[in-house]
Amino acid sequence: MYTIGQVAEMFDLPVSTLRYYDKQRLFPELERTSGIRRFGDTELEALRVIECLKKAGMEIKDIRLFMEWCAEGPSTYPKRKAMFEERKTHMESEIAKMNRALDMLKFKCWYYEQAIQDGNEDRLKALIPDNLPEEIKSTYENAHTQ
Amino acid sequence: MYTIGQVAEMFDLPVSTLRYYDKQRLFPELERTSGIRRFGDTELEALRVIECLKKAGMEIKDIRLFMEWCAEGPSTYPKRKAMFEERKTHMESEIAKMNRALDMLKFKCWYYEQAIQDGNEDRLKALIPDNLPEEIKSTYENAHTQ
DNA sequence: GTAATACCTAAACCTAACTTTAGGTCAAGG
DNA sequence: CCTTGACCTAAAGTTAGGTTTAGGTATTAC
Repeated sequence: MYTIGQVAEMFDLPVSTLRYYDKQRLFPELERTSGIRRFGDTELEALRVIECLKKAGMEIKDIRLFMEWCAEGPSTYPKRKAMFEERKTHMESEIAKMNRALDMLKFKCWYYEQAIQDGNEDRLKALIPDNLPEEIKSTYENAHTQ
Repeated sequence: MYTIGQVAEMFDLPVSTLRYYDKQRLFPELERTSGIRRFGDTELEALRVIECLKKAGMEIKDIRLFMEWCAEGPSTYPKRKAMFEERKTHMESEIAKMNRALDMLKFKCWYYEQAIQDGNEDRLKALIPDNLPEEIKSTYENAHTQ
C-alpha cells in the first residue's frame, strides 16, 4: 500500500492530478485510513489503464464508466472487451494518420534541406510529383494520401 | 481561388475554424476582395501543413511562428527545417508510445476474451508473466515497458 | 421587393483536464 | 512549543482551441 505522494512519484504525476482522478471516481475501490488515501495494486493497475486509455483518446467520463464496470463484476466482461476492441480500432487508425503526418514531416525536412542548398524554392516549386527523386517519392505520396 | 465555404468543404472543417485560424494569423498572405477572403494555393498548402503540425502536437502559436518564417523568405529555411526535424523526432516518439498503448489494448482484449470463457478472472490473475501463452507474451511485455 | 444564402466582425461562451488557492488536520523533529 | 512537511477539502482559476451569438452587408432566386 502506498500514499498519494509515493504513487505520484512512481507515475511521475502531480499529487493534484491523482486527487482529481479520485474525485472523478477513477478509483472506485480506493481505501482510506483516517481520511488518508491508501493506493493498492488495484489502483496501480487502474493508473496504468488510465494512462493507456488517455493515450487512446478516451475522456475521463468514459474511463470512469469502465472503472464502474470493473467494480460491477463478471457480468460486464463483454462490455469491457467491446470497449477495448473499439479503442483498439480507433487507435490503429490514429496511428495510421500519425504515420501519414510523419511522412509529411519527413518530406518537409527533405524539402528544406534542398531549399537551403539551392538558396531558394524555385527548383522545388517547379518540381512536379512525378519527377521527385526516388528516395522521397513514396514519402511524398503517403503524405498526400487523404 | 476559393471562398471560405469552398475550403471548409474541401477540408471538412467548419467555416468558423477557418476564420479562427485566420484571426490567429495562420494565413499571413491571405488576400481579400471587398472584405471577402480569397484562399489560394498558398493557403491550401498552409492548411495541409496546419493539419500535419497539429497532429504532430504543435500549438497554434508555434504554427503561427512557422507561418511568419515562411513570409520572411529564404533566410529562415534553416529555422523551418530545424522545426520540422524537431517535430519529426517528437512524433516518432509519440508513435512509439501509442504503439505501446496499443499493445496494452490488445492484451486487454485477449484478457477479457479469456475472462468471458472462464467466467471469472481467477486463472488470469494467477498467471504470472512468465507463463503467459506465446501468442500474447511479447504484446504483454511491450505494454509494460516504460 | 422580399427571402434565402453566403459572406463579414467582435465578443461572449464553452469544454476538458487540470492546477491553484485558502484553509485545516496531524505526526515527527529540535 | 512550534515549525516543517505530508496529507486533506472545496472552490475558484487556467488554458487551448474552438463555437456561438448578435448584428450587419451583398448577391441571387422567385
